[in-house]
Amino acid sequence: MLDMQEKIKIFKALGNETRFLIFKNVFTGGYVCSIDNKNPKVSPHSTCVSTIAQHFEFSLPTISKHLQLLREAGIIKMQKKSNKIYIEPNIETIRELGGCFTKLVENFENNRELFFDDVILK
Amino acid sequence: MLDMQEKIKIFKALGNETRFLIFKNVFTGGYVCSIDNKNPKVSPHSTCVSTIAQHFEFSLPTISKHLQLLREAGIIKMQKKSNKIYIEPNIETIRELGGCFTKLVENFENNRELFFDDVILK
DNA sequence: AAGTTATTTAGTTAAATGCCTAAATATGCA
DNA sequence: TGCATATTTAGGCATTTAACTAAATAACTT
Repeated sequence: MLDMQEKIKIFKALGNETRFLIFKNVFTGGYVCSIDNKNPKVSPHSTCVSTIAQHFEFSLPTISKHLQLLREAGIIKMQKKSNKIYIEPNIETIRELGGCFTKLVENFENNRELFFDDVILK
Repeated sequence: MLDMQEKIKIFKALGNETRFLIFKNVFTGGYVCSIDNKNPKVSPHSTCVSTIAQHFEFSLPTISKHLQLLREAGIIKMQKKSNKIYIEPNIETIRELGGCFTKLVENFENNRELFFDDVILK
């Protein structure tokens, strides 16, 4: 279960255009790692730092820092293989966060019904 | 439909502890407006700026600024009645955002299945 | 071992954020 | 009209964020 500080960290991470775009592309398979071009059937959801950086005008260290932040927020996973780092979506976190929103909306509707029960009956 | 900039604005708004707490309390009925104490059956989801400010150690202008940001992000609604401003949750925005997460997770699972279809068949 | 590739760390800088106090505005009430 | 209440605006200041370049680290390749 995500606690408040974890949720805030996720929102902070996604509240920046560059990181939001990385998030979007990592989760929808928008990046293809040049290394994986030879063997494209690895995963549509796997890429490496420099491949992501190629999609931006920012320097590599800047993108690297953004990726660290996304990882610390639990949005992506990073796995070192030889001298490259593979980035993958962490679907669990997003599923959980989505569940929080769904639950919030459900509870809200229920509360509203309960609260205005007698008003409706009038 | 929320566009990218609108989503980023929402995440920016919720990526701050004070605003997150306001959001949480506004949506779960955590605030009771002192004015509404006499007539408590107004709504559990309605309050005013100074009531919210009482829950924090920050100054009124600071809370006012946070509320403006939450409103600009479409998270809350503010309605002036006489000389007070009533704050209410904007459930539509949260429902939409929740829907985006749900859809993202669904698409992700579908993609994964599609992509690894032949791998699974082996 | 030396060079190449991939990534991170360190240090600097400009802009944005989040807070404050004081003053302004807007409405209500006597 | 004049005082009280509710909220916002303005201006200032400290901290954080997001970018950069240069240098360091780590692992592969010849």
